Amino acid sequence: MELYKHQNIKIYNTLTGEKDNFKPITEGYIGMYVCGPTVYSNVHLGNVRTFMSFDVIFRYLKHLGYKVRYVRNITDAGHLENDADVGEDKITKKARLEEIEPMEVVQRYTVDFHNILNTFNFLPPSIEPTATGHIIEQIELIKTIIDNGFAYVVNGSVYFDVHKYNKTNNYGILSKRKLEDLIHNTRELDGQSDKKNPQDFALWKKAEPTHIMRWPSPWSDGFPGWHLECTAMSTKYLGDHFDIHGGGMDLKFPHHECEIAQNQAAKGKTPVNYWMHANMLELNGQRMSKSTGNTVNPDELLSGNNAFFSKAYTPSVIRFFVAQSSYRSILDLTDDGLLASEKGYNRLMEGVNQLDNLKTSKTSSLDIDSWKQKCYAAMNDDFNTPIAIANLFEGVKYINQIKEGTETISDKDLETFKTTFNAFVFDILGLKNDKTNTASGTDKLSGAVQLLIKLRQEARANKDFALSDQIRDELAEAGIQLNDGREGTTFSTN
RNA sequence: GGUGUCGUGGCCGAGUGGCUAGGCAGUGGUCUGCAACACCAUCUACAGCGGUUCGAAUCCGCUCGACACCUCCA
Repeated sequence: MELYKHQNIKIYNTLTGEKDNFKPITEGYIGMYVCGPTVYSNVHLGNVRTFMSFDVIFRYLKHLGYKVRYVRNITDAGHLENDADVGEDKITKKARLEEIEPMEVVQRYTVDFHNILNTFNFLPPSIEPTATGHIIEQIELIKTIIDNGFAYVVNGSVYFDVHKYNKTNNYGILSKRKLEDLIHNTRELDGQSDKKNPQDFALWKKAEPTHIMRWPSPWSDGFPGWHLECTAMSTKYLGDHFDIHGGGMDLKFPHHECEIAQNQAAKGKTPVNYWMHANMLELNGQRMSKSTGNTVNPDELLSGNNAFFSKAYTPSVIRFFVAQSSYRSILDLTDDGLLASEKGYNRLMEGVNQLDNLKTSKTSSLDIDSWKQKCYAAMNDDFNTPIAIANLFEGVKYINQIKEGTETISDKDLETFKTTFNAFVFDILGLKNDKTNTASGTDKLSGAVQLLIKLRQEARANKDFALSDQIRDELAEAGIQLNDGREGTTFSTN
């Protein structure tokens, strides 16, 4: 199935500031890199939103039949805390605090990260490289940049010469910044004396004696700079020039700007055709921040054990909530928003559950083909999941109309309808059906509940409403919802 | 201070120079012993001011407001 041959995808490209027509470098193949998490603490919810956006993009491109190599790294070498904090990176700092080995911290939070993503039904990336596993590649890259004259060595550390680079290249091409502006607005920080200019950034840092994570290099025992790892890992697995690079909006500058500079300096070419940036997640209208307490962990959101939300929300409801806004918009996480999404999600799943029960007719009164086209058109327009979902709700309307007999559908169209509907809900949006309809189940629970339903029916027939309501209410308390319909009573859990 | 983004109905949240976003809530109905669930129908918009245009919420300018990045952060 090579659906992609019939689809014209447009991607909002930060580099051009426009929705560009998407054309892979090699037809049928896509290389995509997304900056992954730093595993020095529990994964941040905003992180989850960004990766969720790219998960849907990955899923859609795969659905279209592209062979996608999706690389998402794990930053385990640690980022520099800041320039004033020479030699101390986040991972070692945490490790010393807890008196454990740095790689133990890395391991713990990597496992946490994977657990959370599994809970949210993420597809694993094709390759998930770690920074510590690519020290050699990073050292080689630095050598090349030095040889090409764009980096200099001072006291065992190596810095990228931004000013020299900007003479023959455009530093700021992605973030639309001008070096002159940066010069006038860069704050003076302590401990920068090694740099020729404050705008220069570290490619290699010499480790202070207290710094546990260190590797030998031609310049010093030390560790790689934080922009370098992504250049090393992306180009290793995707080539010097690949299709899509994604990440959070806050990585646009300096991180991604520096990646472009490093690649130009080392390989003489721009690394990426399409730069994509997912926007921030806010909590109750304000940015999430640990220092102000305005923050909630993914597991706290899922368990309901937090101060911000009235109840626990399932992974699929949260996924649905995220997909209801554009990945390029700031998304505000609120209890009202999640409650609304939960109901909307339930309505969608109600539709899904009815899909298999639809009766067909000789002809269709509905135009299923054009509905299908609209679903794809939405995703082709810069992965517009809100519009795709709006179309799915139109599909739910169709389902109910067919069920009511006010519209008809042919065998062939129903097949198309079901295939498309399920593909978008499950394969592309990555939702799971939490609202299982066990009305026709044959398990033990179902048998017991069927008996209670039967007893309740008898009570109702005898107008013993006290008993019938007791059965209904106590089952509800046990998490079993009875649904009275024309064709008898069914039940659902959850 | 510099750079950039954005201001849509009760809430969330798409989109667009003229033609329905969608979800939630509300209202009216169908169903029901009552209810819940479900379903159907339906109301409320495009920050303010000025300009371009046959026509702007959509383009331009200004004002006000919000936010992000510039400093670790997805």
